[in-house]
Amino acid sequence: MALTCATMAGMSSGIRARVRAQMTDEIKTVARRHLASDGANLSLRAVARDVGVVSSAIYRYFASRDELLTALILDAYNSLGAAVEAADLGVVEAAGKAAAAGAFEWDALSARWMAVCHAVRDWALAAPHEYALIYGSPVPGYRAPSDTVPAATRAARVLGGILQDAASQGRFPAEEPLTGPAAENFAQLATWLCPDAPPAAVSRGMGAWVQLFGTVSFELFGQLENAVGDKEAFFEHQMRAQAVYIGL
Amino acid sequence: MALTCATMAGMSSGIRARVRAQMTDEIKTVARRHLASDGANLSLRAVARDVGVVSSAIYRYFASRDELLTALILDAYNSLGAAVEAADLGVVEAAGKAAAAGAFEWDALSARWMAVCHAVRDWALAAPHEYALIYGSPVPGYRAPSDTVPAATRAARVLGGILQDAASQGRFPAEEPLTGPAAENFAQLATWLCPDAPPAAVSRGMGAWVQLFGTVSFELFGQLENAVGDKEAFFEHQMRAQAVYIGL
DNA sequence: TGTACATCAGTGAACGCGCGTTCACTGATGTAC
DNA sequence: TGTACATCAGTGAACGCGCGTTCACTGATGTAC
Repeated sequence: MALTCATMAGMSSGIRARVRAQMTDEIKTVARRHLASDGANLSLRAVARDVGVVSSAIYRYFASRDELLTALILDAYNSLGAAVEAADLGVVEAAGKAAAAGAFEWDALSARWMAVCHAVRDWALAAPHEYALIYGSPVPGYRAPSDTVPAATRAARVLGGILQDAASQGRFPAEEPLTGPAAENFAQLATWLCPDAPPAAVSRGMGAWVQLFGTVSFELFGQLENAVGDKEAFFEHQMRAQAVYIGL
Repeated sequence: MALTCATMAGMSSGIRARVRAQMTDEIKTVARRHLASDGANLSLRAVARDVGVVSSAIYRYFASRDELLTALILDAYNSLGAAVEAADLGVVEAAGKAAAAGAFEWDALSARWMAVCHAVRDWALAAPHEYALIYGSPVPGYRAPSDTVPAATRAARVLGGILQDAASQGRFPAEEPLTGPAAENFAQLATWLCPDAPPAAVSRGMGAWVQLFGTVSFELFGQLENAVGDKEAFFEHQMRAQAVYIGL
């Protein structure tokens, strides 16, 4: 009986919760649209207006403007993370099928890297203002709560997986040991992301990672405007070079 | 007489102009301070308040908020450009003196690259909000006028100079020719920045350039927060690797 | 050198607007017996 | 199944604030004869 009650309560509050979740989603969708015009200092009132609701009604869903912003940031990180994971997994599965079908082996590792690169860029081009929200200048006066960290690292963990697989396939043989104050840091990162990869490979991986996001940021933020014509080709070329640099 | 008159007029309007320039500078200085708290949507009224002047007085010096912003952006590009040029020149001169004194030759090219890297990072750490203004997310609703282009490219032209000198010292012998749609772009850039460097070297130079600014942005915008402890050491290590990658 | 005049920096009030957040409220919808 | 009750989404007014820009003005400072 107690169980039934709980279940019933769960179900009915589930109905309410679904409506609530829909409204929450609509607010976030509209807010995302407003990122384009207002950047990170979007206006709650303008969002409410577009949702078709009085401004104070938003406070039923988000305790403050900052909380809405946090939700958008979390969503952005997760959306990018999911896109990157899917791209990587796609190549892994395709490679598996090809191998099962007896096709000659192809270089899945650098294909995975390239897929990740294009996933990041495609996502950023499709949602430039969300990209700016998470990889652009910090919002003045806003400090992201620490629970954004897992979402923020999703994409990077995919690169970790690629490096780990590369290591276990023997791609980094006899790597010269790193020296200097940064070495320990790379070793630490390796234990988190790719335990079998040598610190030197992690160092190169991070360099490539930085270059990936640097290239996307340069493109999106207008820094390539008078220097690069075909940005897609430029990106492709640079990321291919990074695959070689990493040693994939 | 006509000459004297013109000279006098020039001198007297020079006096007024100097006072005017001082006030213009003070407004910009205060506005730069406000970038820290308000980001790119700084408030004219707040700036006026801090300058100790009524808000409408600002319009004697800048026709609008956007014009003030443009001035800050121009100053930032020029300030960074000057810092980078000075750092490069410092190494060039030191190398010249060392050679004249009969000291054994050292690798001025990679020293110049490292000096440029550190100049960029030091400048950015000293003026993080100005860095964000020019390399962060674009200000919503603001479009930089085209006369910022020369200032914006000052720093990059220093790298061009290093690549050019490297080329003329024979650092890029028998470079394999580039293929693909991006190749022509690199050749074009070479004619502008370093006519004797092969496109492949320009490609690597741009990769390093992107990584330089990507690393600084990651550090300043908080992306390294949970991954890198000693950011100075990380930067140094990565930029050294880029020197090798470029072929300096 | 002295005087009439033009220049122009800075004032203060006003226009018309938008903002985040609070609060007491209404009324519909689900809940419990 | 029917009824009394609790929940809670959404309202509308208000608070206190800040903003960019305009305009007619005052008064000091340089200019020209």
